[in-house]
Order: sequence, then C-alpha cells, then structure tokens
Amino acid sequence: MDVLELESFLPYRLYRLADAVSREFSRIYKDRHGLTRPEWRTLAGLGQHGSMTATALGEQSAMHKTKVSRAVAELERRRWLTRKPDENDRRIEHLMLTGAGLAAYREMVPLAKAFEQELLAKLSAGERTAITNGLGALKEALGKD
Amino acid sequence: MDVLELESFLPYRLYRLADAVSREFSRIYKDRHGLTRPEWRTLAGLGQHGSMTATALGEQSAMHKTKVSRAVAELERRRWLTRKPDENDRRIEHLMLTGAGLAAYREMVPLAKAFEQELLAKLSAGERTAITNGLGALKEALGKD
DNA sequence: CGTAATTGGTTTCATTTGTAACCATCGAAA
DNA sequence: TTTCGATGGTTACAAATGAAACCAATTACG
Repeated sequence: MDVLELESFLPYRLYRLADAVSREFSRIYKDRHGLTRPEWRTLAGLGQHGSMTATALGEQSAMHKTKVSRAVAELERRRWLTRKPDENDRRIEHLMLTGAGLAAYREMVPLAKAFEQELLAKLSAGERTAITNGLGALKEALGKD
Repeated sequence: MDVLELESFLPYRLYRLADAVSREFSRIYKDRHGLTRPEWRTLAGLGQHGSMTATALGEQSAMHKTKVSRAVAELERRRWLTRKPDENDRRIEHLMLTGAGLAAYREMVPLAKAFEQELLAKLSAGERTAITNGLGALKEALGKD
C-alpha cells in the first residue's frame, strides 16, 4: 500500500512553515496598527519604491489585483497614501505614501528587520545559507517549466 | 533612511514560495475532485494513519479545529469517511476512510509524489539537501523560544 | 478613421476563513 | 454528589478572499 508521509511532504512543510512564520510576523502590523497582510505589503512596497502603480504593486508582492485594490482603498481611507493620476494615461494612478503612511512604515521597518534577525539568529551559519539558497533554488525551479 | 527589501525578506520569500507551490499542487485535489485544502489534508491524514480523532487531525496537519470540523463534515457528506463514537468517552469520535475515500486517497498519492519528484528534479543534489535542511532548521528555530 | 482587443482598476457575489460563543461530556476536587 | 474547570467538537457571525463581470481609457489594426 502506498502511503504519503505528510510531515515530510515538501508542499506541506513549506506551507506550514510559511504560515507559522507569517502568523508570528503579522503581530507587528496587525496588533500594532490593525493592518491586513495585503495592506502591509502595499505599505512596504510603496515605502521601498516611493511611487508605484497598483499593477506594479501586485507584481512586486504577488497579490491579486483585487487584493491590491482593496488594500489601497483602505490605506487611502486612513490617509496613509494618495493617488496621483498619470499625465498621459488616465487609466493609471501613481500611488505614494503620505507623511503619516511614511511614518508608520519607518516605525515598522526596524521591527520587521529585528524579527528576521531574531529568527535567523537561532540558526547556525550553515543553516542560514541553506534556507537562503534552498528557497532561491526552489523559486528558480518553479519558474522554469 | 531605513528601507526593507521585500524581495529578500524571509517571511515574504517563504510565504510567496509556499503559496506558489501550494497553488500548483492544489490542482491535484481541487481540479480532479473539487476538494479544498483542509479536505485534502484530512484525507491525507486518515489515509496515512488509518483512524484519527478530529483533534489529532488538527494537530498533525496544523489546522484550526473549525477547519477540521468542516472538512470532516464535507467528506462525510461525500461518504468518504465515517465516524465511530468512542467506547469510553462520548465526546470523541474516531474517523476513518470508507472504501470510496480510500480509493480516492490511493489515486492521489502517486500524483502527489510525482509532483514532489518533478519539483525536486529541477534542483541539484546540493540544492535539495539545502531546502530540506533549511526548512528543518527553521522549523526547529520557530519551536524553541 | 472606426471598431475590436487590451489594459488598469473597481465591484459584485459566492466561498473560505477566523474568532468567539456555544453544547455536551468528562475529570477533579470539595 | 454537586460543582467547576477542561476538553472534543459544532455553529454563528464577521471579515478576507477569488473568480468573474464590469467600466473606462488606450492601443492595434482592418
């Protein structure tokens, strides 16, 4: 009889780990500011790049366009970002953080980095390169088909 | 100014990858049988262990008890599993697959394994041990706190 | 040109999810 | 034994999500 060992099955291991890490990390943006993950990613994308379109945001952070649309709407409601219509193409809007949005971003960045450092600090140097490289290789593998 | 590089941020990399792999893998149970992920995991848990309680299922496959409850209800509706009340403790029910449930499981196991093999085949031997070990180490790191 | 196909983004609707409240049963302690 | 806290599991409600339909503006092309 053929049995699948769930615990060692790669898709399951990956998902479980990502879920645990993500849940833990979410405390930084959810508990402190009541943000959802799409909202956090939107903030992070704009904080990193300054100004982006909704489409670019979706591509950078792997979000469906409806998620982006809703996240942007909520951040706008909070006055954390503003939209500026494109000069040449009136379908496009350029998004950027307001002062308040930038302030929130600047407050969270060090917390995010600290979170990552704390996690990595529990690993040996070899283990750190192992995940980094392993994840990189797997990402490449998924791409080429 | 302090910026967070989202692309290389561990929680993000992990989640993105897990999401992509999981989405790809879901074709095997979603497209073929219309199962949700909790339903697939329930099937996989019972197929692997023969008989389990709902609580045990939740622990093994990292699912909230409401997810388990609903997945079990749906699989029961399909007549893919049955419940047997515990002799001594009437709160507990032992779950096990029916013939139909087992048949579906046996059909999917080779597909799941093939999926994993195909993915791993795109990596070098070194990269394969890198993810395996990296994920293992990270899981340990999350546990100890 | 004028029409069709594409693109950027929003909205609607059905499904999935999480939280919390809930019901029943059990075990321990008074 | 009664009572209280814990445990196994379900349900109700609100929020998050995905798919598909949609609107408007733009581009491609006959």
